[in-house]
Amino acid sequence: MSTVSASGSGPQSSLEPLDTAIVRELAKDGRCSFTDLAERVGLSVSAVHQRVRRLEQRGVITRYSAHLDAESVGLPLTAFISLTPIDPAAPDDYPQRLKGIHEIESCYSVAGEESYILLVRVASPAALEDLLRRIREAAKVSTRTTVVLSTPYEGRAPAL
Amino acid sequence: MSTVSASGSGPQSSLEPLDTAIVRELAKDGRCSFTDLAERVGLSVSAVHQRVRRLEQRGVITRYSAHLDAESVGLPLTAFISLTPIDPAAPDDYPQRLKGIHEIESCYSVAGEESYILLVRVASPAALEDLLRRIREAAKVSTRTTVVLSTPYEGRAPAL
DNA sequence: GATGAAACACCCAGGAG
DNA sequence: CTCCTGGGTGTTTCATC
Repeated sequence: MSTVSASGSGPQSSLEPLDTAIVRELAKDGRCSFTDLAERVGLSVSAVHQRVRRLEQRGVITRYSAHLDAESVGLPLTAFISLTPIDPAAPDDYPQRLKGIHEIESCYSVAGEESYILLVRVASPAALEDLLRRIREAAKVSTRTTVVLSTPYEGRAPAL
Repeated sequence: MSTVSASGSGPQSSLEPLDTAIVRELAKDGRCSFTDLAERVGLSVSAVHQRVRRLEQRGVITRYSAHLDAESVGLPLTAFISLTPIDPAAPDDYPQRLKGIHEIESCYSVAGEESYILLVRVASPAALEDLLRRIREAAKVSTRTTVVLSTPYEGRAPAL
């Protein structure tokens, strides 16, 4: 069966069913033990362990993290900031220029009127104002800010 | 000093320095052992263990997850979908109506022209088309879609 | 918050299908 | 090549101080 696949060249768009199951469980519960994981996917502990390490090495699993309640950690204000370059001839190294600004949680290059969308978290409106100033200064962009009023859900695990 | 705080009523906006350190480490490495964690924050293993459990119970840590490479798991197309209600008199239960659509990773209620911003992941343009149809049908909204071309970074840990 | 001890999980071998 | 078996090592978790 299946002499195909498994030659490690380039990102394949599909995963083995067993790997899919593993990845789905770890996306839902990133801290579950290998013992639990083995039971859930119906494999031995070491087989699961082996597969998880392979998934990490292949870059399928990029990292693990705790999800924090933004309010509890003192960052109650979330916003999307859309970026439009001021000088259209400038080199497109905005992510690099903004990388050091730690309030930026995510940076997406997008198709549309604007070039980038940033997801940011700050402590207060004043902190947002200061952040916008630093972003404009660092990247020479104009910004459009959309304040998040509430977050019904966020970072849900994909279906797979 | 600080005889303040610690009475468990409502979300306090600030955390003890030790809890902040714990939470910062777990945000960066959600799967690190309690032993490692204890060393990094300069506490005994059981003290750390106790604090982590408290942080989980208080809802400061909401969950743990593995971050997946979207392409590797067969969801190479990411997009933002902005929602505008068609009937302004309809009850605002959009998150509820959309909750069952698993392609929606995050749902934000926002201030601005549109009411909600969704972050979605799908396998293909055809899947996106189908998803948009299902969103419009389920929530009675008009949609505006911004396709993500690339993701320089995503889900970075906050500075704290 | 620290210590110590028992239960448990991890993870390296090596071997079987 | 992938999966399972074993066992030493390290981790979790609970009682106690």
